[in-house]
Amino acid sequence: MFEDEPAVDDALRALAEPRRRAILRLVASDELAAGEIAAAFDVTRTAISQHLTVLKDAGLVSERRAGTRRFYRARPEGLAGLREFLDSMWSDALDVGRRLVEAERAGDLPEASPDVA
Amino acid sequence: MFEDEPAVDDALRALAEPRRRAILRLVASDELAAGEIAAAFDVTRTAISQHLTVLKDAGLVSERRAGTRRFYRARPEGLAGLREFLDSMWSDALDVGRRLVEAERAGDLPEASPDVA
DNA sequence: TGCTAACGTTAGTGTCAACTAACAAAAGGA
DNA sequence: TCCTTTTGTTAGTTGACACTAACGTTAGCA
Repeated sequence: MFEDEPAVDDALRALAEPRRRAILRLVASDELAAGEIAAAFDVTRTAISQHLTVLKDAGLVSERRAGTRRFYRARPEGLAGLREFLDSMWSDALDVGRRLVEAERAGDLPEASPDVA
Repeated sequence: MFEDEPAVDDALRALAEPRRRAILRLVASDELAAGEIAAAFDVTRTAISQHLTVLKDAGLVSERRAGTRRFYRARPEGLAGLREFLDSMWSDALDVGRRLVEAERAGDLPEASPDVA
């Protein structure tokens, strides 16, 4: 009834964690190995590895293996769905603003009571 | 070194919850009272009230009081910071993509295998 | 006043997720 | 083969948060 695509849900849950956003910013400008990413933080490599798994499962980063090393990089397509989600919300909210202006102009804004699905 | 504005953090944490996104969609197209919003879900009014508080604190909805009732509406400005965040991330990631294309053209990309789970 | 309706707030519970420590796996060099 | 490097995985703990039930608050009416 009110669910959205799993991709949006996964991406938002992944981005809700500040450390994962920091990781994403790190690999947005450069491709880095797991160890290099971990070195930028004060937590253990284990924690970073788990964060990278979450980001990968959410489609926000890609993984490239080279020997024992794994390089990670931000995946622009992963953010696309999120942008669409925000844009639709944005335009709906703007429509409401426009409607309110019209209603105000008509002097008819006592109490909105539209039926809820 | 890696923090972002509290507004972005609050907004993302608020949107990470599926029910709060549903509420936001509900008040994006119409202004609704707390009770009307609660009636659209199977949880108690208490839970909805707490969700509304989170959304309000995150700047994602506005509150209008009329008698004992409180009307809520999506706040487009609340999504603005989030859009900027996503856009900056997006452009950075695209820069990387462009850089990779250049590297490929220079014949210097031996084993690119960016598979996404 | 007394009563009711519409909400918010607090206390308490259960679940999920972020973290650490210890272990396992895979690749490469001596 | 042995050892090191790089990384992922599992078990277990702790803190955050979504939820319910009970109570408090404010507005309107007889």
